Amino acid sequence: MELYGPTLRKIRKQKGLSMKELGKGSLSVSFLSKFERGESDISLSLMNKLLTRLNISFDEFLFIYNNYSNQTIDSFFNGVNQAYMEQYIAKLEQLMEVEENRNHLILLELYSNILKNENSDDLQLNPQTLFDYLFSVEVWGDYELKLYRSTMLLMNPEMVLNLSHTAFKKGRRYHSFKDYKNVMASIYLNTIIYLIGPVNKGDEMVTKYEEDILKFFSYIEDLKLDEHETHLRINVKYINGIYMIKKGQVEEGTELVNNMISILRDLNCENNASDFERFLELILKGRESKDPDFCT
Amino acid sequence: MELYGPTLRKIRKQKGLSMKELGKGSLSVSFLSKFERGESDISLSLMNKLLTRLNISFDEFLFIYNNYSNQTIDSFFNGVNQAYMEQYIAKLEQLMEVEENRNHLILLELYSNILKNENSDDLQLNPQTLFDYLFSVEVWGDYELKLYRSTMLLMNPEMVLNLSHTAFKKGRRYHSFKDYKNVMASIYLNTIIYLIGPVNKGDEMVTKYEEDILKFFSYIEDLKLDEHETHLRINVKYINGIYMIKKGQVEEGTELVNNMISILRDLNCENNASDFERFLELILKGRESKDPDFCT
DNA sequence: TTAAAAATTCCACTATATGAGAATTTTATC
DNA sequence: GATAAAATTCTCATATAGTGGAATTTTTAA
Repeated sequence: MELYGPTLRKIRKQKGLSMKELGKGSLSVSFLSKFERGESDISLSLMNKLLTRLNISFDEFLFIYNNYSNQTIDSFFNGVNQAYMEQYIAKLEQLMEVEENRNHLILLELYSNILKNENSDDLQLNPQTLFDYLFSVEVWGDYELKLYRSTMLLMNPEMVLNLSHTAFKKGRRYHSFKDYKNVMASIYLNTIIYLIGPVNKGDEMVTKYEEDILKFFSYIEDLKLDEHETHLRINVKYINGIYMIKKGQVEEGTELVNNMISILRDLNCENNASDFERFLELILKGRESKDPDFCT
Repeated sequence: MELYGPTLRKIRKQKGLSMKELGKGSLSVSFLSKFERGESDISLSLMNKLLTRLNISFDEFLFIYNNYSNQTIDSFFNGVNQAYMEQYIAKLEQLMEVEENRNHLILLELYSNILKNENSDDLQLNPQTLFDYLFSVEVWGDYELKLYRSTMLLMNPEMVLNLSHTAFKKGRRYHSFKDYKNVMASIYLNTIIYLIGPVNKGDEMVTKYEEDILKFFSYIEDLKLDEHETHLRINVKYINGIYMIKKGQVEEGTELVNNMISILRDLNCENNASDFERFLELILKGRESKDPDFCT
């Protein structure tokens, strides 16, 4: 049993409430006392009432319980992705222990397999496993959306094409949930990048997938980004510019892209700006020395 | 007792898990069955284990439980503020009933009092009540920060000055919590606007509060905004430009401000852009016809 | 310092959350 | 459509969540 009571007591005191006031209408003072002293667990319903009265969400409560640090899905993904980027196997294995009570450690296992074994074709656990899992889940929640977003790069274009459409269909119910627009927009943008094809290749893929690409742009349109979501707007316009270049509208595309880069510079986002710049250069170089059959 | 079980069952099935798999290591299948059928409540500890295994947060669970709609602090504030802006008393009173189990309806009461009674000086419930509450709470959480953000405009400059410093001090523990940077940045920016003084007034307030204004700019600095937080960056630079104008550096300030406005236009944020533009005009006009003693 | 008031804890009791294993229903396979 | 296997529900026993009220401690105010 976890001892949530003492944390609740702390919060109650910070807000200057007595047990009587807090419990009014939902539970007895005597029980509240017992619970706050860590001598009893509490039912979900009662806890919900208490937190509502305190104007605190469950997530905020757990944030405090964990000494003002987050133990969310996001921090899980951040940890895993960082360890993977840094090729830090020990860290992945450590995470695997810490997070063992999660049901679904596919991602961790997959990453550590990839890091241990360069030849990833004969892994029992390969991107196909992920694909199968994601495909089997009926409604994608926060977890599935973020799981997919952080593993898109491991999959081949056909899988990505398929799963991104699936994300659209199976994730829709979450449209009013917190990170939805952010996650969705980055999924769609990554998909478009994928379908545009490698920088050093010609425009076969753009042609082949043109319809899909336009569809994903329209999905982004449907998100109805708010005016304050400027970061996403910048990214959308940037990718749009890249797409125009690939399609042959080199001048207009380059202008759009450069406009976005200069906006980032104006806002002192130097890292983002130079990433964008570097990618633009690759795209432009790729067009000059067309080498249609070379593909990484 | 709330019936959370059936929702849990729905989620479990969507993810394709059996009760045995879900309960493994934390609770018995027989109890899980009873709970999922809505025939029992469940303890907080057990529910936490279940949700962890399902890779779902409490807030996400409640989102689903409420038919995929949010009942968060944010949506509460949105509703209240909207009703107030639209001067819609009936809506406020309706909200008061719906949300009656929250402990703290100060905001609602205050708003409906203001709307009912133009002469707000002799209200029993006035901004001072809010000030006292906020001042008495030891650690400001999500609720206090957002409560303050949405009521700053009702208070006088001295209260704002005091509470914004308080927000800095008492809100710090939340620095890694979700909306923290956003809320804090808008509090600091609003404070600066406040201290700069009314548009049609001279620069007495800028001079009087110069030290504080610089302090709040440094608080924003301390937030270490990420590169992707472009919206905040735009706002910070904009306010900085306004401040420069008020201080007498009219040319540089105007240039900075116009730069931000044109960025917003480039990103099709027409509403934001014209708001910014309108405010800039007022500021510039205020400088021309200096009328030092007139104050709204 | 002391008495009154408020807040909290303790204790005896009741309601219900939870587990073990048998009985039943559903699913899968041929 | 018969049979085995898997998943779920049911029955009953027990641990513990939760209550009312008396006893104790803490706070407040003179």
